[in-house]
Amino acid sequence: MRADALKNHEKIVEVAAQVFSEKGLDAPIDDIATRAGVGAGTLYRHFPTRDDLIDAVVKSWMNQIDAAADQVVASGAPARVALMEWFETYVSRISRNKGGPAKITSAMGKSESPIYSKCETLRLANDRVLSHLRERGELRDGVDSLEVCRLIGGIAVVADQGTLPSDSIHSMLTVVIEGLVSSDHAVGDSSRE
Amino acid sequence: MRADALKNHEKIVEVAAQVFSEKGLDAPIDDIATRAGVGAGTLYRHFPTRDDLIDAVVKSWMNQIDAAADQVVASGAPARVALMEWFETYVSRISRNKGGPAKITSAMGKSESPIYSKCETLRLANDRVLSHLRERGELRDGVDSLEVCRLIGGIAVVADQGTLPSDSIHSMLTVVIEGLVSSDHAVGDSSRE
DNA sequence: ACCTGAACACCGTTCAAGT
DNA sequence: ACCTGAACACCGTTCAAGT
Repeated sequence: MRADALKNHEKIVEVAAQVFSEKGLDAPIDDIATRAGVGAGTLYRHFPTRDDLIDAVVKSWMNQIDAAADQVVASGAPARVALMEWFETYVSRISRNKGGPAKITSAMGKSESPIYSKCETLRLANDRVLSHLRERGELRDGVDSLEVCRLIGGIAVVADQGTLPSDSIHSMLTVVIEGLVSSDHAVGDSSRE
Repeated sequence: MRADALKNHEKIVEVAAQVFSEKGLDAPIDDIATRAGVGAGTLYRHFPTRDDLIDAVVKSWMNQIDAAADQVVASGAPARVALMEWFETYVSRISRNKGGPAKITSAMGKSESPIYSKCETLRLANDRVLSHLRERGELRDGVDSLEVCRLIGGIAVVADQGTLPSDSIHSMLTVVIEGLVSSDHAVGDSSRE
């Protein structure tokens, strides 16, 4: 790749990250091209579809996701606490840009999507958390990791369109978590309070 | 209202229902105008925003929603069965047109939306089902009707974008339902099998 | 080999001119 | 009073012409 092409490529990704965070993932492509100082054709050469560009921008978040999942597993926290922490991280990461939850969740499990590998990273991180809890017998049987991603993604999508009361996400996550933990642990141990 | 205006109004709604079901709620407005045999300006006069048009089209579904909720309540079925039946109806109704789940769920609780009254109908129907189960002590405390609508709406949104395996919705609903039923009833009564 | 930007297409929305 | 449809705006995408 020629030096100017490489420079353009990097500049476009840098500017796209900025524009996406200001205007959301549906921001006009031309805004990005203009602010990156390149012609529209150049942007399309480097990133034929919007998803290719999103894929490049999203790349840097994924280490954080992995770290968060591993940390939750390492903490050894009980299922409810661990899941709430993990799911809140999950929601906040994919909601970093407006339109993110819808984009990411709709690409989940679609191997032909340009952002598929990022979705896989998410799904695998989620799988690690769930598997860990399942081994300890804290999870209901028949819980599928991909479905949990979609469920949490659905909550993030709803939260992303319009402003919800801030504790609303927490309440919805609570319902899902109660639905995930195994019934042996579900009955409130009143020794808590 | 003049006779020709009334006729146009009705024709537009009729054609819109057809076009929406073919191409989804994001179908080009002009397709509707053309097929209704009116100019674009006429359509905008009758329905200043897309949501006004959607509101008119959606109107006829709502009796079905009410009927379904009442029937579930009247059946006296146990919580899991009642909720699954109700939620499946809920999802299928709002998913009747592509883009429906997102439109409806994002308008939920926003009183300034042109389709607000339809969302209220949905929420109130949901509330009737939940209240009935709560009275019988089958529901966990602190469950808010609006949040449940958003949760189920989130599932419908995810299902609406891209084709999921057909039993995937059912699995996700199961998780939510397990999270909603009160723990007194949550422990598997093994007398079942 | 890569870049530019004018050109085209598509669609939402308005408004002057008609009846 | 209501309708028409040309006109404008906006944005995605392509491609002939440049370097």
